[in-house]
Amino acid sequence: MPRDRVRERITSLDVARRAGVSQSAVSRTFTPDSSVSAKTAEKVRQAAAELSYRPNILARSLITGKSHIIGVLVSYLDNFFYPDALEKLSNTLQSHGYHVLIFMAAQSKNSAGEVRQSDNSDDAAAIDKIVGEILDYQVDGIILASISLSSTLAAQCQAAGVPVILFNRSQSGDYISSVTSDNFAGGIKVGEYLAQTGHKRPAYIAGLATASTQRDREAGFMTALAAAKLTLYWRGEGHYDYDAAARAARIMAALDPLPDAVFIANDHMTFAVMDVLRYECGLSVPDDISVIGYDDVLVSSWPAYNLTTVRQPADEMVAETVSLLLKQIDEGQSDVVRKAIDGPLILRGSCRTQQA
Amino acid sequence: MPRDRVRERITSLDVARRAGVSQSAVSRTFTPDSSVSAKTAEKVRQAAAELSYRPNILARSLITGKSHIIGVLVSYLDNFFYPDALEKLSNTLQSHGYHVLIFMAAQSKNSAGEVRQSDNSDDAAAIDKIVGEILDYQVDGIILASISLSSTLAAQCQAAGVPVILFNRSQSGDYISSVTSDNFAGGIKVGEYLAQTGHKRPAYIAGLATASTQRDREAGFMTALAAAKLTLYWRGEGHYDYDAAARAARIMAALDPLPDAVFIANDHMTFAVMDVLRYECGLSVPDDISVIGYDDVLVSSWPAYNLTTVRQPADEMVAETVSLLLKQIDEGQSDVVRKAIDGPLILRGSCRTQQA
DNA sequence: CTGAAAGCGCTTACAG
DNA sequence: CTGAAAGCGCTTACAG
Repeated sequence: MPRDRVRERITSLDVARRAGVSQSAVSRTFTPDSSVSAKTAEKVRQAAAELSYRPNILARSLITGKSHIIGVLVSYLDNFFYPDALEKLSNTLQSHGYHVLIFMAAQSKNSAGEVRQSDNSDDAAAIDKIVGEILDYQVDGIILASISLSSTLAAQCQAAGVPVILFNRSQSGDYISSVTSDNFAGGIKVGEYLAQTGHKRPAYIAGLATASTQRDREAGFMTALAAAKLTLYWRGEGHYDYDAAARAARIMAALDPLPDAVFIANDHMTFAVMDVLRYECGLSVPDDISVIGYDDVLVSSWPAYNLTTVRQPADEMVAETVSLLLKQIDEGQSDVVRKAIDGPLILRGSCRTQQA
Repeated sequence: MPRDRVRERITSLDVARRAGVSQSAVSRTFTPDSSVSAKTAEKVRQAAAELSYRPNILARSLITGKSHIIGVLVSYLDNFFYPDALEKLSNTLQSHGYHVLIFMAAQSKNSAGEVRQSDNSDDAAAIDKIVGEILDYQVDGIILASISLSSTLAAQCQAAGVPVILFNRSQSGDYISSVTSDNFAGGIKVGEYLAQTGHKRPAYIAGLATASTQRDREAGFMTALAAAKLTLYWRGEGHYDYDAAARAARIMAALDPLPDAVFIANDHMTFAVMDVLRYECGLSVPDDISVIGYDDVLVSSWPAYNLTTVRQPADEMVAETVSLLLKQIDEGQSDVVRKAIDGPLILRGSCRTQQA
């Protein structure tokens, strides 16, 4: 028996008594496509309004087996791509009658302020713990933004029959569907463009080593450089972190000669690199060095950065993620899908457009 | 009876049978502070692990009357203050055993791309609808970030016994608790500082007219100017929107003489203003005009903007919001609290620090 | 400490 | 169309 509660809940039985009908009739009134006469429904609605009654969704979920809750696990909210994606994900899901239970995967930094690898066993354990909590809420599906999942847990979700979609990260080993941009193709575009525009000493600043986005973007870039008979002049690591990218930029800026172009694995790091180049080193972008990023977040289009970058088509990625997830929810477990959506290279002012 | 479901749920009864104990014993094993012998608990845990059993939180909530879900309604995620606040809110709540069900209040723009006033009746209706949905999930509490609430709905939450906290917005008419920064004091600090540093022609670019943050910041600013015997040289409106602020900046830049300082109601608009001033008008900040913002979001500290701004202490605001909310949840309805937390003026490079 | 039983607020066959 | 009844997966007095 419940312990004393401060508030009295108004239940369908209260409404039924007031309307002079059965409790079933109340339930039917609030269940679409149920058979109730207009007259009964009207009486019920009237009584419900008088009592400010609202059906208890949790109780309903217990019976229907559907909570209409989607668990979304995100991190890296300081990378503007994610708040934007989250907003779109949430809006799209809402328009389909689902709601988002949000979980933050705090990215851990060590005492030096350095981001740790995300496949670190502590982090993996933390993520598994969080996904466990998500599962406890009887979510109908899970979206993992920029997070990997241990195969143990993936199997557990599978077993529980809860569809999981990886957003902006893919995993080759396990059988989980994913939606990303075509990072390899994006990397190619950058490499080709740099070659076309006559750059000779291309550099690269990498993101988190364990991220598929990082690996694919770099692989595409290197492939295009090779095709153009260019060799990578320098490589640094920024771990998708502003401060780490700034440190890499300082090392790069001390090179003599300077690279004539640098491709940075995402826009968030690119802002750090441009800030260091311009305001610490007094260099001009793109006159002294061309800069290209990846994501095309809102800030990249602002005049302060005016960044040439590969666009990740967030709208399409979100639409695809939601439609895939809802399909898996409706049809039960289906095939593993790995969707990579192509995004254009957006030409702005941070990259020289002609032979020097 | 439930219709056929794809997945078979494993229930406490399944575990009980496997462990050879009663269903109650299983429940007790997963309920902290319940009386189970170590031996029984061990048997149960063993069986539970073998079956990958996890208690159904929804069913538990139905009995305990507590869902441990907090509904959070946010908008303006393009203003970086909000993703940051959301992350902190979610993390803090998670650490207290609560989880966040998120709702996005899409801000509406008209065909000209102009933000509409948020007290517009359509928007108000939309927000009431969303809060209704939040209530349906039997949330234990609601946090409204940068959103107002109709008094009807406020009353309804009150009646349902669901505590509501306004985050970064306050409402004088209704009886809802709120946590904000001390926007009036912040406005004063800006006005005083501008006076101290010898500025003579201060301008102001306002945020959304209906927002309490806008009103309080402007009121504080005007109070300080008056005390310093300064009059406002020019006033524009940016509605807390990047594009609208850019339009205001263009008008301001055409003034002759130019204002020698401009206080802008938040950092998000300030980026637009600085971009227009520097890259469209070829003006220097702060040599031609001093600029001060409000919020101190992460980007403001980046060298590209290096913004002098009033810090909204997000950590303290979040901590206060959560502690207030949890207190109201635990103790039932309590007094209306309006907390305004003081934040410092952060001196950086966008405002001239000496007499011209 | 333990089990049998009542009950949380709903949905949904079932029979009329 | 409508009501009585069973049951979703749990928690919690109650009695031993």
